[in-house]
Amino acid sequence: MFSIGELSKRTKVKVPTIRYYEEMGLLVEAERTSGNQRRYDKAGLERLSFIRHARDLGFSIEAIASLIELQDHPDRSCEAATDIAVAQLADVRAKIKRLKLLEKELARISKSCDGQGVSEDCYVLASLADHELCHREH
Amino acid sequence: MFSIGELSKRTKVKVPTIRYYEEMGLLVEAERTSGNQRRYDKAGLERLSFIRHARDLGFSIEAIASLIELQDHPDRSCEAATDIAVAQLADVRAKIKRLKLLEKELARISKSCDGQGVSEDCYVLASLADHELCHREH
DNA sequence: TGTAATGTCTCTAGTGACTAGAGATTCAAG
DNA sequence: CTTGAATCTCTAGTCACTAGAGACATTACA
Repeated sequence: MFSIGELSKRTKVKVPTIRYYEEMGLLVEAERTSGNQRRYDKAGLERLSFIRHARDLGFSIEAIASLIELQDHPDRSCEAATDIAVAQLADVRAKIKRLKLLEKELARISKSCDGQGVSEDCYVLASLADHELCHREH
Repeated sequence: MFSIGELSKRTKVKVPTIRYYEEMGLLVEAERTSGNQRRYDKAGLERLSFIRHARDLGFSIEAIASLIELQDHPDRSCEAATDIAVAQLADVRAKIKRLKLLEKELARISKSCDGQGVSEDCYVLASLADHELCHREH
């Protein structure tokens, strides 16, 4: 049995965030000492590691709640869990696509002032002001 | 001179968002009719277009405020504006990098349940529970 | 000119996923 | 037994909006 601070150290999840997860129902309410402090065991540690890993992968709290729900009721869990992961993957791919377009435009905008040829009016500002200067949609 | 709704239509920025930008100081306070409604002209339209374009490119409100500040004081603006754009570009590239790692892992996790070989325990959940199963850091 | 529909006003509160801080209590070490 | 660190609950703040209530203004049409 260890304290919330210890759990925080082991999982690298900040203390207030752990309490927040408990409030959101991702973690079951922890046992308490006589002095009302939370105490955790291996099960608590594992669940929090699961949550942290999923958060690192960009799953929303809601999606994680669904995954935990599935863990607790393992019938059919594999298909449903895969659905959630696939949706997450699609989301990530969409974000990558969009960011790549932005990268292209930002690279173009940034580069134009890069060399010695400092022009009178700022190309960065002009580019932002006038969408027509973009080479692509976004 | 046109109304906030008209401005919204032309810039595709929602009406409450326009008011929010005004409150945040990105837009100067609009002129008002005798009945207290906001009226805009070409200058207002251009500034809002600028803001929208920058937001689309992921610039924060704060960064946009800096850019606008530079617009209003054009001495040295080009260098400073370029700095902001370059920082934004670095940010976008970092995000892309991270998302690509996530994509790789999510793809691996998602695929494992894909075919006919449905295993007893769910690989998605196991992967999330056990970071050791990851092939890379993230 | 009257009236109805639509637009606009301000204000407050909610979103997601935390983070920060106040003030009180509890724990662990010396 | 005392000190200092950790923990407790609670409220409020972050970012960039979005939603809704209730009141007032404008516009279109008869």
